[in-house]
Amino acid sequence: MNSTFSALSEPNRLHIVELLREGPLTVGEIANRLGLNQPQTSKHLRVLSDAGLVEVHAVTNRRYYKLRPEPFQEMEVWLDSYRRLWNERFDRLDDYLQEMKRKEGEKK
Amino acid sequence: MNSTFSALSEPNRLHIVELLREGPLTVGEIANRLGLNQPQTSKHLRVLSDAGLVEVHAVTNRRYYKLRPEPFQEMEVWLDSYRRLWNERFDRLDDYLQEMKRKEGEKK
DNA sequence: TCAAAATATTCCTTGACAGGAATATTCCTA
DNA sequence: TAGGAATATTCCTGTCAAGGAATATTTTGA
Repeated sequence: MNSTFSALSEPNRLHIVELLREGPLTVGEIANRLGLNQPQTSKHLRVLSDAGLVEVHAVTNRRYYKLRPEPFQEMEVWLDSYRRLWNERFDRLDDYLQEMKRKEGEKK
Repeated sequence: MNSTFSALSEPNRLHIVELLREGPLTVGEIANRLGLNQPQTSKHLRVLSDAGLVEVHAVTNRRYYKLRPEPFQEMEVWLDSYRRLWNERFDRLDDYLQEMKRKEGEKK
């Protein structure tokens, strides 16, 4: 959780993550789209990778980076504990959703 | 969004935020519970306050800090755009939840 | 009014981290 | 197989932020 926030606290890394919502991208593509230099892009991707936010899939010369769902799921769970701070009205519905998710998890 | 992640990237600040889930607390109480010195606690609270994560309510000598819901709501919205990364099964239910939230927002 | 409690702020030092530039590495292709 | 993409790594430097210690500020209560 902490490593997730650390990784996302850097503006360019946050941009990378938001860009990767569209789907897997190459280092060069990321660098181009965001106006970053290649080395810094690789370095940021390294940090994101260490934090488990992205994973690589190498095809020939290129390396495709894409988002890993786990950290986002963790954030979701983490956020759940703050939900009662606001909007009490949806607690029951949220509970239902959480229950569904829990059952889903058990099946695996 | 960025300022939220920055504020939460510091371990002690994350602890403070998690502690404040229980409810408003005094600087001294926070410092005690987390084993922090008072000055650093005040400094961390300052950062959290600048990021809009907490707000103060002064009563006589004490200052009670408590969480503000807005940043967490923003994170929720932000996370929504990543939800299709996993668990497609819940998209429809999530959509329903989002629709409810949207309608709720309109009423104000 | 004065001492003490609660909190905030300042100054200093140190460590971490991001960017730039250069270089290494890997793998393809002509 | 040599050259060139595409990517990763290293080294260096400057900046910034966190902790420690001391001090300032505010407010209470005797």
